Amino acid sequence: MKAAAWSDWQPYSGWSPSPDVLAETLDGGQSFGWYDANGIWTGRWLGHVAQLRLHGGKLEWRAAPGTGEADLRHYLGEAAEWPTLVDSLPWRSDAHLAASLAAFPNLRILRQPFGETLLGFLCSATKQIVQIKQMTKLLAARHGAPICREGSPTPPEGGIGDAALHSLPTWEALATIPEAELRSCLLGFRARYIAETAKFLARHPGWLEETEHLPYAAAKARLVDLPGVGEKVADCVLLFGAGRLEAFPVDTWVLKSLARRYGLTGWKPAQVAHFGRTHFGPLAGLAQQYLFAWERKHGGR
DNA sequence: TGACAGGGGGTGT
DNA sequence: ACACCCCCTGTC
Repeated sequence: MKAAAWSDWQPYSGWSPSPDVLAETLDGGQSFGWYDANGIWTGRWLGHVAQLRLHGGKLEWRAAPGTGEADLRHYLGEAAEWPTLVDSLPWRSDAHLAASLAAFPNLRILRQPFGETLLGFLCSATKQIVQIKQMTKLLAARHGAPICREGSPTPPEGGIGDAALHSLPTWEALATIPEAELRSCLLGFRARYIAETAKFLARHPGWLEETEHLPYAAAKARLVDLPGVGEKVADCVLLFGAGRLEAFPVDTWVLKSLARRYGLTGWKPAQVAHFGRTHFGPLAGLAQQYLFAWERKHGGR
């Protein structure tokens, strides 16, 4: 049988991130499925695998058989008109926001698969990106389905090994895995959350898809009923996995950012969330991503 | 090269 | 406020 081939490198029109912004978008905490090898980023979602690189300053892509440009564009948040959205943020009256927008031009919010986003952020409690990537990589390698479409999905170069060869396990599959086996994927106390969430989802077919399409408030209310899902995780899932730009996740970075740059020292997460929604408006989640990127880059300074 | 703290992008009680 | 788990990182 003749093996289907990867597509050739092709220009990706409509997005011109710098290397920093590309890295911040793919590997800055929105997603845990992208790996950089010598400037070639390989990512997987559902049964898809694609690569991105900056070549002569231009973004290029190629993909495994079974992954088309439309799949990639959807994943990268193609639908929205980013410049217009970003311009509508209150940067004219907010110097720190203006500086953050200028520091990360063309930063994007991804549009990841809803269920996979939930899984990733159930792993995220008190963990850093590198650790979350380890967990999800192990889950994929041990419990995911091979991504093989009548040919080798192995990228010609810059591969990521098993992480690219296996998709994340579906929630259906996760429901059949004993908690102890999940624990052995470095999940720690998060294993129980994932096991119980998986069982709940197995008892409620269609729950995830319905939740994804509910209005923001109703969707969030449903998500926080899942074990291991609080306000922060729910907002991350809705922002990065459902395109809800009004979701405003408050994690420790955003807490620090708003304390330092907006004088909200000592405020609790719920108070900061209220401030964020009021101050940044209906696209607060988009603003959050810029503040988050700024804070990650500048740390305590 | 290896051991040893310290702390971690949160949730639940 | 503190436990939950245990891996990563920096440091010696």
